[in-house]
Amino acid sequence: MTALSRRQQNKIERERRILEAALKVFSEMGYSGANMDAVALEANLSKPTLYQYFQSKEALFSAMMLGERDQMLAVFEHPSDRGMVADLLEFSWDYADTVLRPDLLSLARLIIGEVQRFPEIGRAYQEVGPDRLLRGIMDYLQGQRRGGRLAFDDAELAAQDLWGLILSAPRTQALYMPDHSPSRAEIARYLNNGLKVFLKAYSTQPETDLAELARLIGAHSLNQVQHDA
Amino acid sequence: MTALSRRQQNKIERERRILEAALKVFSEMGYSGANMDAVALEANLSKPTLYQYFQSKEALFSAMMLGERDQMLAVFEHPSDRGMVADLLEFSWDYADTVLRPDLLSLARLIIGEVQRFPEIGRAYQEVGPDRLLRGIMDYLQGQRRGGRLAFDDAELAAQDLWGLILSAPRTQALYMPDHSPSRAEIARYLNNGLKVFLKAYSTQPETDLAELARLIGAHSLNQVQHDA
DNA sequence: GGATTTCTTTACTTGTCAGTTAAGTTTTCA
DNA sequence: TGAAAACTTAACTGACAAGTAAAGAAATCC
Repeated sequence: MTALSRRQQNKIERERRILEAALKVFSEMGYSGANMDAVALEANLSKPTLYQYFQSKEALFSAMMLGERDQMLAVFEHPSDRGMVADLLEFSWDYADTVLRPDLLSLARLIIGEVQRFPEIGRAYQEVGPDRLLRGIMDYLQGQRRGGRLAFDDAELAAQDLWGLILSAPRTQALYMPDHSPSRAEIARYLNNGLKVFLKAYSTQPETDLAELARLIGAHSLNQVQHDA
Repeated sequence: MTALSRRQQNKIERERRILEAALKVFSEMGYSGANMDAVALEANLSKPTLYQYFQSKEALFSAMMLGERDQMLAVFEHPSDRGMVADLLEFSWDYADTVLRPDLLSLARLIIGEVQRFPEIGRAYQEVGPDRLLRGIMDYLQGQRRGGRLAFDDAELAAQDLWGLILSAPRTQALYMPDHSPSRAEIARYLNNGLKVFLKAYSTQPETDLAELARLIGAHSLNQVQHDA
């Protein structure tokens, strides 16, 4: 079963640990603020060993960033078919839970802060982060349009509207205030309101869908209370 | 008239130049990446002189950031009364032109990138940037609600929706991709669509207002063509 | 115009950090 | 078990950057 020798396994495991450490250190300190000793310490190995795995600070940074990017590709397989409103509510929460995760927020801050010195990285993340996410939303919305439940001309704009309505506010706030991340209740407030506005503007049966949304929100918050109790 | 001596004038002028230089250098390089020699060079003075004005790199950074923040307080006195739709369109463009200005985007990137090491600054900007902007929008929207032209329960959410609809997409993109800033046409696409959705969801006379919006957009784009020609 | 303040130049100290070297220790594999 | 590979320790180099010191040059004020 183990096609890999112990040595190769160690190598892989060490590289993983280095990249993990690099993410942590770079996220906290920024590229210039971070130092390789801190990365080595965090990864529990010595600096010379670190340099056997990556030839330079910049190489480590790039490898780490591209690795993280590739991990993002895996996220967001879309569920569906419990009805449009339920679907929208469900993946609104999925998006919120991902996009507001502290580690991903740190990474986003790092990218934004370094993008002027590493423009490729900005582009790379635009592609797999926002663009990919948008593509997913678009696909879903277009499906609903074909089914006659939504009406719009431009799917890209509709998807961006949905995103902007549900997550722009809490995410912007979270980016600027790392210590004060929004509570579940605050997120719920944004999501519920955002979906309401979206359905009002885009649904072919706004009344029905808004009622359904209200019902689901009620159920969900009951759920929450039960959970919390 | 000159209550200030030449010396005092020079001092003030120099300080202004230092802060300006600091903004440029820190924006481009980040806090850790920037160095004081570069600031001195950019401000056309020597490093010892620089240190007579600010005791340390960190002091300079803070002073610069807080100074920039105070300048933002001046922006955004709200015009109005050419009709709600015209008003909304006008200050959408005002917001866009401000928020997408390259220097302010650089500053935003700097804040976001350094917020984990300077949390006070994140909070300070949240207050005068997003929060103040939001307050302005809220005031306007509440006025229109009193006048019976808009309907909503929560003014804060309504204001955030407007913001999210018109500017979240181009701004996020601009943050991630400094070299590829959106064209006027792209901005127009976001603004026009965003306002359309906003009016659909919040106007008490959606049809009338949407027609008015369409009319204004047509007029505006004609204007643009004339301007460009 | 001469004294005073302020700025400049140049050079320095001190600390930090990327990246390296060399000698010794541990792990792995055969 | 013994040789080879990989890792560790510890010290080092070279560069760069924060901050300072001292002596001279220039602007400013009276």
